[in-house]
Amino acid sequence: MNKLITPQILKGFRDFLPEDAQKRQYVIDVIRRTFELYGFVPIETPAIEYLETFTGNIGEDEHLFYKFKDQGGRDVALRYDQTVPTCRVIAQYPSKITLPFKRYQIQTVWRAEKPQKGRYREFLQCDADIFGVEDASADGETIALSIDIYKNLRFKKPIAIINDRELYKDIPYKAITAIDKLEKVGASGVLQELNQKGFSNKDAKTLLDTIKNNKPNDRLKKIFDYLDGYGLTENYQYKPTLARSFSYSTGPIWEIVVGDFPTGSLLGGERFDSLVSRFSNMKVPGTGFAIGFDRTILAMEELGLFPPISTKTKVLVTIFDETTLRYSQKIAQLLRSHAIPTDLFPDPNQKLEKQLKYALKKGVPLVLIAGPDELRKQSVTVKNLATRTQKTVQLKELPHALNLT
RNA sequence: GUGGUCGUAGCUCAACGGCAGAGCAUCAGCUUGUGGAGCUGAAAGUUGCGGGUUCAAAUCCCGUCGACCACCCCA
Repeated sequence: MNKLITPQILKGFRDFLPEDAQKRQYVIDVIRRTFELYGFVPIETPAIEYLETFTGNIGEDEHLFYKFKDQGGRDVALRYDQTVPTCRVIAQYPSKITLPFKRYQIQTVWRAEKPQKGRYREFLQCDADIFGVEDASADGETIALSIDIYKNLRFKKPIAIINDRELYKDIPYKAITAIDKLEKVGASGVLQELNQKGFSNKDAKTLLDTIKNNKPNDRLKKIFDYLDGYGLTENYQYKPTLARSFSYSTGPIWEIVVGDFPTGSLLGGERFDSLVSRFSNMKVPGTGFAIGFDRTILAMEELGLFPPISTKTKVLVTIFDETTLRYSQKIAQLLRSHAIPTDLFPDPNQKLEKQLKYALKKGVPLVLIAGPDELRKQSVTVKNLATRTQKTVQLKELPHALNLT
C-alpha cells in the first residue's frame, strides 16, 4: 500500500477549475485583443531572474520577494513585476528594440505577501507601457487604453481618475503615503497619520487643504485634451488627492474605478522616467499601467458582467452504441473539419440519458443523436438543449444546418 | 511580518466533554432512443494534520497547515 500524499497547495496559490479558468480566459482574451487594437506588441520574460535585477530598484522592501539560491549558488528571485524586467530588456537589447516601444505583457508574478481575499502570492498581471516618449500624448494614449479595456469588458462607466506626482514634488514621501489613504481612512485618518509622522496639527491640515485645492498643471491639461480628442470626456476626472504611493512614479498617475463597484481601483498606472536608467545610460522614459486582474474578476462577478458561456464546446455528438460508433465519429470529424468545437462522448456504453446530462452539466448547447434510424437514413437528430426542441437533418447538410454563427 | 476569527461528508451547515447527523449534490433503480421533476435505495468521514489533558475529545490545551479579517505592504 502506498502512503497517500495529502492533496494540498501552498498558501496564496490557487487551482482554477474549468468554470473559473474559462472566465479568466475570457477576460484575458478581451484584454489582449484591446492591447493589440492599440498597437501594443507582446513580450515575455523569465520566471526567475537575478535577485539584484529587482532589489536594485526597490531597495528597502526586500522581504516580499520570493528569493532563494539556485543549484549553482546564485541569488535569484521569482518575477516580482513586469515593468522592471521590461526595463532590463530595453537596456539589454537596444539594437533590437525600436523606440517608441509599445509593449504588453501578461504573465504571472509572485510576491511573498500574507494572502487575503483578492490578494495572492501567485497572480496574473497584465501590463501595457509606452517607452521612449516624454510627451504627454503617451500618457494620454495609455490612459485611453485603460478606459477602453474596461469598456470592452462591458463595465458601464469606467472612470480614470488622474493626478500628477509633479504636484507633490515639494511634499515629503512619507506624507504622500498618508494622503494615499484618504479614500480609505477619511480626512481625519490622514491627519492622524500625518500627526504621528511628525507633522503638527496645523501643518497637517494646511498640507491636506493645499493638496485638495491643487489645479491641473500643463501636462495634465494636455492629457485631458488628448482624452477629449478620443471623445472620452465623460470617462476621466482630475483628482488632486490621488497619490499612488509608488516611490518611483515621476509624473502622471491614474487609476480606473467603476461607479457601481466602490471598493477601490481596478487598474493603476503611472509615468516612470528613471527606471530604465537603472540598467543603462540611455534615457528612456516610460508610462503605462498594470491591471489588477483578480480584482477585475471580482468586480465582474459582483456586477454580473460575465457572458453566460460556460464552455467553448458547441456540440456534443452522442454515441448510441458500438454499432453506430463509426457513424458518430464521422459526424464529429465532419464538424471539426469545419472548425466547430465538437465533443464526442467518450464512452459508447452509457445510456443516452447520461450523455444528455453530461451536455447539460458541461453547458454544451447542441446535442447530436445518431442511432440506427439516423444511420440508415444518413441523417442526424439535432437537439437544442435550451429550447428543448429537436429536428432531423441530412448528414450532408450538417455544418450549415446547425445554424452556428 | 504583527494581531484576530475560523476549519465536521463533494457543498452549506448541525452536534460544543458522552453512539458524528441533516439538506443539497453524487451513484443505482423505477425508465433498453431523449433532460434539470418525483419516488425507492445506496455510497459517502482518521471531524485539516500532529501532539497533549481526560474513564471518554469534533468539542478543552499546544503546535502546524490552510481560509478569511484588520494592520503592514501593494512596480
